[in-house]
Amino acid sequence: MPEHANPTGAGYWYGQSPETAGGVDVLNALRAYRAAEAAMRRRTRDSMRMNETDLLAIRFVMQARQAGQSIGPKDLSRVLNISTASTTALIDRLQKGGYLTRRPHPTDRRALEIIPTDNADTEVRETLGKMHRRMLETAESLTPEEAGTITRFLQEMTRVLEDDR
Amino acid sequence: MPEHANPTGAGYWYGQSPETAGGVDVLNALRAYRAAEAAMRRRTRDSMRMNETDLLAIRFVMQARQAGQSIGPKDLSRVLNISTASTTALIDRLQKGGYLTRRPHPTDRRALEIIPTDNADTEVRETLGKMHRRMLETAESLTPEEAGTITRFLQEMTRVLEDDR
DNA sequence: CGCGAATAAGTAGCCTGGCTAGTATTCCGT
DNA sequence: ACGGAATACTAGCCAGGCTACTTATTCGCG
Repeated sequence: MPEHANPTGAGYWYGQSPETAGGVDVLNALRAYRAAEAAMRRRTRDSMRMNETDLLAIRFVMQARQAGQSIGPKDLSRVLNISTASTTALIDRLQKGGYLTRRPHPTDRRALEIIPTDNADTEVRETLGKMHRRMLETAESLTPEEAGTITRFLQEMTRVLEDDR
Repeated sequence: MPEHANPTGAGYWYGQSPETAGGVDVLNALRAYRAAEAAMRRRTRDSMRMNETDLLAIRFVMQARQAGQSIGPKDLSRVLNISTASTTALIDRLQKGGYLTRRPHPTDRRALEIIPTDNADTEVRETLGKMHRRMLETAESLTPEEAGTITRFLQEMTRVLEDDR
């Protein structure tokens, strides 16, 4: 989402990568990152013809699969925080779209296993793989001190966000 | 959204605020921040009985107001990237909720001005004010070098996200 | 054991917040 | 001064949530 209208007017009179910066610059950068991420998610959604929940779902299923865990609708329901009814509909959509298949749970005959198709795997990999790789490269290229600074800052911001619950 | 299932298994065997860290830690921190922010937005939405778009809208209107700009439905439509029809409905909701009022545009008789109510102002201020203040304090407490490091990192991540459009 | 409560998935029908198409009014450039 | 563009709105559609309920199966305990 846009989020223009620079609130303070404390603009960038320097180049792209200042050696030093103020608090306002940090918050601006954080906001820009947030906006870019939201936009990226939207593009991914659009390119895969999916909504946000579906995308989260397929990613979760794939991650679990890769970790050797088998999951079912109830897990999706819990993780995505949607009702079991909505989960049924979600799985219908993803199945119709060819992203995953239902199969009976091996021991519990009430339950299902949800498994991603190869198609889903390659599609997600193509869409997100390069970007993830580049993000990891960027993060790995930091010195340990820089990584520590950034990690601590983000943890502190997270704490602030979680604090006034 | 959750986003558990630690993908790499590269866990935190150290404390809350490591002096140094690796790239994976940075990405984990970034993801945690993202999740915390999403949760915060949801709480705000819930407490104000609003959906995401409505919240973005009221914030935009208030910011514009504070910057001395008058805005109308078409501006909201453009900024929020929704149709003018949806914008009409959105304004109806916000007006009914007592967050803003319509008034005729002073010169263009086709147009409206959207102005936030005092109520909206105080409510948003109460809900977000303290948190914003603490985020700014956190950011301001960084040394210029630290701020530079973080800003550059976030800019680089933003560039990566925007790059494969 | 054996039966009642709990759990998994699904169905039916509702509500919210988007959308497109079309309308009335007003503005503005030629 | 008039025809096309712009602004707000109405009407009606659709997607993706929800609750309430149903069916099948499993679990737990007396």
